[in-house]
Amino acid sequence: IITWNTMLQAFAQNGHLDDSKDLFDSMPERDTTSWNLMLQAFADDGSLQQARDVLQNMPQPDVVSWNIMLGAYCQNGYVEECKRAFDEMPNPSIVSWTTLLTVYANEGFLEEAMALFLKIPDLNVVSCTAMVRAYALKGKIEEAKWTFDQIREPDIVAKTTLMQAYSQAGYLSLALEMFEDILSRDTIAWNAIIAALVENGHINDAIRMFKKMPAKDSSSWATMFTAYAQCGNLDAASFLFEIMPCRD
RNA sequence: AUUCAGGUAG
Repeated sequence: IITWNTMLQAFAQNGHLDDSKDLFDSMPERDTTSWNLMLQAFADDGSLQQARDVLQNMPQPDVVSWNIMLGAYCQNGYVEECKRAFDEMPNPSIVSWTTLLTVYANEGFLEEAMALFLKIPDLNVVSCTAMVRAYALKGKIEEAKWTFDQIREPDIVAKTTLMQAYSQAGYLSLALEMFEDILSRDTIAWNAIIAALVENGHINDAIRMFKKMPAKDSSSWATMFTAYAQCGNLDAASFLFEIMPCRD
């Protein structure tokens, strides 16, 4: 059954919804994980009604099933539906709480996010980071920092989130300070600091960082393209294009 | 290492 589920996951991840359905129907047996994978496939496809049907009809929905449904509402910006499902589910986990917090943050419901945050039973680095972002999106830098400081061991995601918050609020030096504080920087952290430099008008520093970063992905290149485009340096942009290794 | 939540760019 694990083998079947692994295959189902592979189809689902590649976005082959029809193949996923066929495989699911032809499986000799299905456990809750199989159903959850199918649920996730519908969710990723944006077929929320189908996802709802699966959740309501599957034999043994568990907390993961509900979390997938919450995640689907979250990704589509359905705040009310997300809250309703959250209230309806039997035993919300920390993932459920964080998902609801995230949809509040993304849709600009800061008051609701704050109230929810206070009720979360077992705060962890993920839920706190989601709250940091909720504040950051509203420009509440001090509150974001205060929430960040509640994290016992801030990881790279938490640090990058705060770094981005500083940058967007115009505190470039604080953003750079955060970047220095990140020991093993991943590509997202590099991309974030480059975008921060660009946003704050330090194109040349951005270029230096871009050259220094070990592994560039499509976001790195895209950030530099728009940087050049925004300052009207189309020659540099086309030069970038030429030296860019053909990738995604 | 069979499924679910937080960070950059798009």
